[in-house]
Amino acid sequence: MQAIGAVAKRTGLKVPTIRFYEQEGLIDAPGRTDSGRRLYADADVRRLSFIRHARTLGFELDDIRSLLDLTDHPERSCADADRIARVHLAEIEQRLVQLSALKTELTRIVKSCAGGKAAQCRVIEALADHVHCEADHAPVKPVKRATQSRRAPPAKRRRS
Amino acid sequence: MQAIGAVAKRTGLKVPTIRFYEQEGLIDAPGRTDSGRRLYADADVRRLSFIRHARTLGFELDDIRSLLDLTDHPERSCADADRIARVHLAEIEQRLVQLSALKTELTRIVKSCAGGKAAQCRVIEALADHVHCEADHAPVKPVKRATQSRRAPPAKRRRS
DNA sequence: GCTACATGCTCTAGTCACTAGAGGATCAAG
DNA sequence: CTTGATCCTCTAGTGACTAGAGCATGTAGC
Repeated sequence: MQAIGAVAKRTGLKVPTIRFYEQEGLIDAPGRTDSGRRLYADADVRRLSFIRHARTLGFELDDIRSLLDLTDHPERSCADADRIARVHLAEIEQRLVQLSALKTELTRIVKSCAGGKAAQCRVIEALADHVHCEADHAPVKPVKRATQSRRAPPAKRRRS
Repeated sequence: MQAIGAVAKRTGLKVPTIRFYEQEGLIDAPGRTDSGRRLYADADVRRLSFIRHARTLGFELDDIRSLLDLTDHPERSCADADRIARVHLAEIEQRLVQLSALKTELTRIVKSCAGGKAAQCRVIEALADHVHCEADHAPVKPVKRATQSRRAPPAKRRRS
């Protein structure tokens, strides 16, 4: 039995995230100490690791819910799990194609900048005229973020 | 001068999105008819198209704000625009690498499913044991969604 | 002029998967 | 006994919209 902080360290999740998953019903409410602190068993840790790994792979919580449902009922067919994974893979592949197209256009745009004033800026011009690109970059699906991106803190709004 | 619906059609944006951009200060509040309907000039349409294109390329609204600021001040150096585009390009490239890794692992996982019961399901097993993958897929940055993904409507929550 | 129906308006709340912070209680070590 | 880490609950914020309520206005055909 371990406290939430220890579980966070073992799973790589953050403490509030674990509480959030409990609130979302992805894990059962764990037992508590007399003073009300959560106590987790190894099975809970495994379940949380499962969730974490699936999130790292970009699965949505709803998908993970279904996947967890299957692990709870091992006698069921795994067709659902397979379907979920295949759909997700297809989405990733589509997204890769779109991102490649984006990269191509953005590379072209960036290369064209020779410095100077904004009035002659090719970057801005290219952004303004969609005409220049051959409609090769379609609007793109939102992508489920994965766990723990510990990069730039949210930039404060700057106004002109 | 055109109504918001016509502008939506010309730019490919949705009507509420245009109002949202106005609220966010990305475009000036347009003139109104006597009855209070918005009326847009061609310059507004160009500005909205600029925003749309930049969003399609995955720029965040804050970046777009800076870019628009430059178009409003053509005498300034375009270094900012160049920097923003380069940073964004780097992010896209990083994301591509990560997505490729994800695709690799997910492909491996999906291929291993031979049907049958969940108890033996390789998909679920692979999801449970991060050990199987060589930590080749790092957690991934959230990705700015692009405009107008007209795919699956928000699935209603299903609980087991 | 009348009737539909489309289009417009404002305002509020919901989405997703967390994250941040307030304000307080409890725990372990020295 | 004090200090500092950890824990608790609760609320609100993030980004970029989207959905819906409830109402006003515009337009086309009769």
